[in-house]
Amino acid sequence: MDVSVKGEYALRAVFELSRHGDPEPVKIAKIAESQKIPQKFLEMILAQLRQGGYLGSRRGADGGYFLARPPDQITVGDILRQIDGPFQPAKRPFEDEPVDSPFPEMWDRVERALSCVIDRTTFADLVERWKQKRAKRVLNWQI
Amino acid sequence: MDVSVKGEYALRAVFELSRHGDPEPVKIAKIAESQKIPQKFLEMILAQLRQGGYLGSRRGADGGYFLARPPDQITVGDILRQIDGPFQPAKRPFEDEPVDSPFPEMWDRVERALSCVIDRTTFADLVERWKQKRAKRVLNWQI
DNA sequence: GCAATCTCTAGTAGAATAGTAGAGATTGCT
DNA sequence: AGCAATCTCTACTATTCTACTAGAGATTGC
Repeated sequence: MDVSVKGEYALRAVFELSRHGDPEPVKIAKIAESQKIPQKFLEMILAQLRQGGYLGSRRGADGGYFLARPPDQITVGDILRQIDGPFQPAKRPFEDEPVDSPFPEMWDRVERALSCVIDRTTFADLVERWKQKRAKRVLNWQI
Repeated sequence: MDVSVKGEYALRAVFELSRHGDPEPVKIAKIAESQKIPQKFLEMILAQLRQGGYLGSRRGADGGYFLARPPDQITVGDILRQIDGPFQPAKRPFEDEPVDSPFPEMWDRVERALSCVIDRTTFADLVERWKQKRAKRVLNWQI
């Protein structure tokens, strides 16, 4: 019941691009450095996110990756599903599961509860919260 | 973001014992058969649940496993954590994570959402729902 | 042309998963 | 006491997954 490192890297990469704001491509090397992600591994992840239509890219000098849609239209769930595949807490229905089993219904509730968080949290939300936290910290620091 | 087969087997085994009701020990072989779980694998799982204090056992002829507490005092979360370990969606805090990162807070929300389901669903609840479903089916079948 | 970048295919060490095998310890029954 | 039925404990294993790494190729900007 945990997220792969790959999934976390993907979230942090998309967060980095969302935070960046303007449509200038950001180089893989820069994302890798600022989010502490092994570069070659990140390359695969970003390619996968591009396949999913979440990112765009440009090659050559001044190339890099950028968001393919505004950050308020990309959710955490989108990214996690693209990277780690759909998460059904339990394969539904379990092979040979008796018809009266109470489990499928429970897994549905789990999935809905999860969805309430990850499919409603956009990267615009995350950037917003990051800005708030930072503002607060700077304020405290100045006092 | 999914549950291991082992975790599912554990849930089904505890459900089987809860459904059984009376305090008579149930044999591993019987649980394995009625829930379609490889017996030797189930042995390890049941031993682990006993370690956690959820089950008791008796050896010898007429031996078997039984619940160590009433089914309304064992939750799905208890069992999953005992078998698969604590599920932190992401290791918290991520190594070298910047202080302003918005992710730890989000993972907390995920964990709470999950907890609302799995830590509030007891095996008494599951048995109850199973009985209701069965009653309904039998009713339809008689009409 | 050439340097900087993304892109694509392969490979890989180590851990986890989902088991299996078999001998040993208890208990109930006769 | 002896025996059969059961749980218990240790060890082993095949397969898959995870988290990478390596290196050659394709684009682009200058």
